[in-house]
Order: sequence, then structure tokens, then C-alpha cells
Amino acid sequence: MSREFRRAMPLLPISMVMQLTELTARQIRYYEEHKLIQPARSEGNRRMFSLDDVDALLEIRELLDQGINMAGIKKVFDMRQVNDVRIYDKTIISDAELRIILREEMLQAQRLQKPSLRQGGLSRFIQIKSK
DNA sequence: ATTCTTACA
DNA sequence: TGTAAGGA
Repeated sequence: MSREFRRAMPLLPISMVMQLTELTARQIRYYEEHKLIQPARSEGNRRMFSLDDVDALLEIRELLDQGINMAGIKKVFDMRQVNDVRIYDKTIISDAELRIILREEMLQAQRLQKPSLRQGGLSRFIQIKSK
């Protein structure tokens, strides 16, 4: 049995994933809804996570800690797929090109977390009349 | 005892 | 996101 196959094998219950990733069950289910992970289901409709799912969640955790929101995380993931395709098609990609791709990823993360900071900043000066 | 879905302060 | 409710 290949190494990839084992990493894709569904075996962990959500409780284990929660401890492994420091994420709440709510968050884990939320990221599944947004198609960032696709855990398998057991007979009783229980989620069964693979090591690949855990890896994805750990990356989400990192992005979250950097202050990046759902929209940002999605873009980073989507862009990663695009890059994978590029690398897969060309097989050979220059180091210069790779550096450009990595730089783009960092800029993306930078842009995506700024908006939220601005919002938070402005909200301090806006008084919302409650009721 | 655990996890699931849905809904809402 | 947290959490309560009601089922499986």
C-alpha cells in the first residue's frame, strides 16, 4: 500500500482532529462546508478524517493565526491548486519562477489580512445605535 | 458517551 | 463562532 494512500485513508474521529489542530468542532465543520476539506463519512454519518485532512486543517490554523479570513484562506488554497497544475504541466519550472509564485502567495496573504484590520480600526469610531 | 444537523442570542 | 436542542 502506497504512502499517499495511507495519508488519504480516513480514520480519525473529529475529537482527535480537534486536539491535533486546536480547532473547535464548529470550525472544522465550517471549513468542510466551504470545501477546504472533504472528510469521509462512516456508516453512522460520522466524519472520518485522513492525515491529509489534518494537514489542510493545520495550514488553515496557521493562516487563521496570521489574521487571514475565510475568503483569504480560500484564495490561498485555490491558488495552491493552480500552482500545482502549473508545476504538474510543465514539470520543469525555474527557481526564479518558483520564487515569483511564492512571493505572490505572500502578497496575497498580506492583502487579505489588511482589509479586516482596517475594518476593525474604523469600527472603533463608529457608534451603532442599539435599538 | 460521541457526533450530527439546524437554528439563533 | 459559540452553543442549545433533538436525534442517531
